[in-house]
Amino acid sequence: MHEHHDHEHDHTHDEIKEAVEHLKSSGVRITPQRHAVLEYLIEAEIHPTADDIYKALEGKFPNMSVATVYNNLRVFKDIGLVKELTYGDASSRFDYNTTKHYHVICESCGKIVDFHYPSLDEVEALAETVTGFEVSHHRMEIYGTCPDCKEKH
Amino acid sequence: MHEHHDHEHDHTHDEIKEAVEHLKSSGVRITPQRHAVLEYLIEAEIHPTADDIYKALEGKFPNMSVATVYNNLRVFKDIGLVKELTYGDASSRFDYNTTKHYHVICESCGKIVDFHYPSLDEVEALAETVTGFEVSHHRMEIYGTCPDCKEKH
DNA sequence: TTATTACATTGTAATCTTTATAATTAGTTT
DNA sequence: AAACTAATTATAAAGATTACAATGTAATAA
Repeated sequence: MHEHHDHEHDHTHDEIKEAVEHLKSSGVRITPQRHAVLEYLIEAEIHPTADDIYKALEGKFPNMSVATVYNNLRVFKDIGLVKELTYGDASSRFDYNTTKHYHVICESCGKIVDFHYPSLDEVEALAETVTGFEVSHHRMEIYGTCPDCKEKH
Repeated sequence: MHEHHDHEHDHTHDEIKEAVEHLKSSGVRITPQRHAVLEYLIEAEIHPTADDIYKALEGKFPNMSVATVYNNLRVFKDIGLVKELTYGDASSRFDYNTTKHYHVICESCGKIVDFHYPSLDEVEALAETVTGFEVSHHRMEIYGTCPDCKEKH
């Protein structure tokens, strides 16, 4: 268990370094707050909302403003480091962009699970020819009930 | 042109009748406002926001409240007559549920174009086995630049 | 090193969308 | 028509996000 945890930690450590390089090469200044938001996004198991991030970091940065969280999330989004996931009424969730993956979302408890699937190039290609659009990307999510909620039924 | 227009009109007229039947059989009362919202949804070429609908109908119903629009959209959604499409910061858009289709969205002007494609059952099935979720549905959208915006580039 | 400049952060107010609530009105049923 | 139920209205409230002005901090040039 201990080894596993260390391994995990090393993994995210590398990802953070990589992300910081990405910021640097994009000419984005690396501030303590910015670094903390990024670190939280990478280490978090959940797909946090802006408020989740704000709450998680207010211990370390008692004076940090929500605006800072939003500003930095926008910066990260602009350079393609994170993705914003939007769902109707509730707040947006932010997802650190590692490998390509889709999401399966529990309609009962809101849990979001990653799910790998070869990208839907075919659909994009067809859309391009049929609509005349120049396609840049797509969004796909699957909704259902997670195992935990199924049990509680 | 005239004939074509008439034909279109007949078509939506049938759809409205059908939708009204659906409401009746669901035990939903048909009020003038409700009917107007439904009619607008079916006839509108665009995928309107709640505010679009409100603005479009305030001539006919000077005293109608935004709440009425939202209330009725919720009713329509609950009985499966319309779908809500949510995009990040902006307001939700509402789509009258005819046949199954996906959307292609212009990132430059926001235009939404319908696009038919066989439903992605395969992806749902894989997700089910891999995640243990009981899948109910999915959401898929394609983003890009529409022909008009490409020209203006 | 210091001055200058550019960018980030903070705190707060404002905006925007959506929902909640209570009072009124309209439709249904008996 | 009376009683009951549901829908509408008007308004207030909530919640998420952004705008803005002031302040702070890092990078660059002198």
